[in-house]
Amino acid sequence: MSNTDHRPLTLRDVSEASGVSEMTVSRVLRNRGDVSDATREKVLASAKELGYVPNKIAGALASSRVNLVAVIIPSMSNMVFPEVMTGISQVLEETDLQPVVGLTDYTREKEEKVLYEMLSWRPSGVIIAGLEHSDAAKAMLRASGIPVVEIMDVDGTPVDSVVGISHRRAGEKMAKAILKGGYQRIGFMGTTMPRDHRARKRFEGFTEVLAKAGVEIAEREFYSGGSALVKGREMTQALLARDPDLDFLYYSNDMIGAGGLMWLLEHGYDIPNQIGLAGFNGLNLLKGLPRELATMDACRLEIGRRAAEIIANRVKDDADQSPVRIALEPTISYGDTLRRP
Amino acid sequence: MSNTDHRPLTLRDVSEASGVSEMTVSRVLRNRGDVSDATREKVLASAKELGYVPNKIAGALASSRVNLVAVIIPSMSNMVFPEVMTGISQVLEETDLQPVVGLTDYTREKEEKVLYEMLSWRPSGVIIAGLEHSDAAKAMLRASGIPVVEIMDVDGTPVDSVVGISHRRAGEKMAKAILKGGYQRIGFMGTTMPRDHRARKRFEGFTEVLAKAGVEIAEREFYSGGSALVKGREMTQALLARDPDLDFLYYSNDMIGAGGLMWLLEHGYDIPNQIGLAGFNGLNLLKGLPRELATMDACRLEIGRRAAEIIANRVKDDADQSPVRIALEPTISYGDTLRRP
DNA sequence: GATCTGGATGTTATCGCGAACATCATAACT
DNA sequence: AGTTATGATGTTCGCGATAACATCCAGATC
Repeated sequence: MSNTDHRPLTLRDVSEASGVSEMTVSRVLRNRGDVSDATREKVLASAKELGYVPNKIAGALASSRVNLVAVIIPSMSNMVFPEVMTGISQVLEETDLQPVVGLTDYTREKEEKVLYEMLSWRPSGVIIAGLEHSDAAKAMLRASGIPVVEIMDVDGTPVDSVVGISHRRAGEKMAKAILKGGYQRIGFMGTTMPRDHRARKRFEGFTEVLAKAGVEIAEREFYSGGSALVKGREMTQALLARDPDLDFLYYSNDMIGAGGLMWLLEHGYDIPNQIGLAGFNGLNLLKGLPRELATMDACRLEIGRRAAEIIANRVKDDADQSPVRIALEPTISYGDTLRRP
Repeated sequence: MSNTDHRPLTLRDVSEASGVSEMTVSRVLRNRGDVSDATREKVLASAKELGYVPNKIAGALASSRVNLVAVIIPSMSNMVFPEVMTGISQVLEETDLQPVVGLTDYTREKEEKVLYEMLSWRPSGVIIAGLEHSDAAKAMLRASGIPVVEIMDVDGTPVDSVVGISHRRAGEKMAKAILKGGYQRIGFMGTTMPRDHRARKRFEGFTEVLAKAGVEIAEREFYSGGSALVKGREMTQALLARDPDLDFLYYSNDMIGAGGLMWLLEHGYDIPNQIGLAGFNGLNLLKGLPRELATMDACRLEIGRRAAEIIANRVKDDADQSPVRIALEPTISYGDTLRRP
């Protein structure tokens, strides 16, 4: 039953235990080729008894097939990527592919390192967040010769395929909705964005639409680190202290938006009339707040699913290898904090 | 610069490009053995120019060394495991080990499948959540011959090493604090717990202490799925409708606790005097609510760190391989919702 | 009965790399 | 000068599996 001496088990052990060749054992364990029922059962019994687990390293080397898909994302602790992962998993679960996650912590250096590390395992495909990568990273992606899908953002030039939303457009759309709601004096709060390209693009789209309507951002505030809920409170208070006449607050994510919302409610603001709010991301987590925050869905689940589908399709033998570009449409949700036109 | 024909690059390509043997290239790329500075630079230049990425599959097979640590956890989307992962990453980052995550979705079948899949890559160690596994899974873990650390929970018999808190004790501790606070009529809300062994253990410890003090849980309510914040509201309302005289509500996690807290505040309850609340987990995410929820820290970061340290130590050549058992002490945090004694 | 067919099995070569050992020069001793 | 260290490199073999081909045998076909 158990492997008492400490030599690792190999196909040979199973083959000896069941009295057939290694090749036949291999065929049984992979369900490939013709094997009689009798031998199959004999082999499976031996394998189970020994507790044999095939060595994919050797298998992958011999077959040059690896059922791994590298997924490279900034972080798992900010609500947005777990949902993307869910989408990816949902789709890959129906194939024999398996996602393997690498985290970049929002830095290019780490992205490069992680990518190198993952490519050295020769995965069948890469799903990677964002369109901004170091030249070296782009070169690696191209040289790898495997399908690459860049996700989240479509505003830029992909290496290969891309699935996402236009964050620029998301910002524009929210700006239009706010203007239509009749708001005029707008404050913005978000992360300091040296590396958050998507937040920057939203901000650019946002300000541009306002500018066209002759409106300028009246006040702004940035943060990094700490509890987003607390930061949302603090920044909201600071902003309103500086300019009590603000009638709208646009937050670059839902968590700080929620913090702001709570602060405003505690201080008796009339929402959405005296002041309106909106965030970004459509965090399901926050359903259940006293008021529902206006937000914009970033199509996270769908992005994950589509990206995985592209990889899954391309891995097939006779597949069309041409790049795909999918731009999903972010949808606005007015909630209780944004006056409808 | 780029690999135009479609043959994958190997050490041989780099060796030919730089005019040295494959072995020397290998040594350069791994920083092992003596290589003259001149050759080193020559090799690195060629490798970079070709865009060569070493094949770890072949490397691992040849050296029977794999720098991967399998981390098997139920889910990434419930706040508790991301922080454990952070702890693991922090520690492994200082070694050459790399975590690879597999998700079980709280089912034994999937756990078994994921474990099999991961072991087939011959990782250097396994970190796996919980002490409850199928017999087959336990057998695999034992037969693997690699260090195994079971995490989160210490109430049970580990396969090898274990790092966690006693959830039973966590429940007991909270019960004592509640009793000392003078609460008498206690309601409980949590997940339906067919598979949530840790929540069950907390509940058992909790009720036992109450029982000794002659107190019984007055009302209880269970949920599964959906937005935890909303569920917390709904269950709280339901519970208080059934028994308006409850003076304490114990929630099996902070999210439903936060939902309950908001509902109570909106309905004008006097907290913590008319009614007290407590959750479980010490979610940093929730800092910034109108009141700070009483909770108990599950030492998630520390658990991750300790588990990773055990693996990292054991991987060393001459390491002590004896099992380790670390029981961390959960600490109570009274917040604003639990009367102090 | 001879030939053919195809299912069931075995044999050999190879995947790309690293461990272990071998080789060769140069420097450092006695 | 002769021996010994040490650094820098190369050679051989094997890791554990799979691809591709080879073999064998029972039944079908003529």
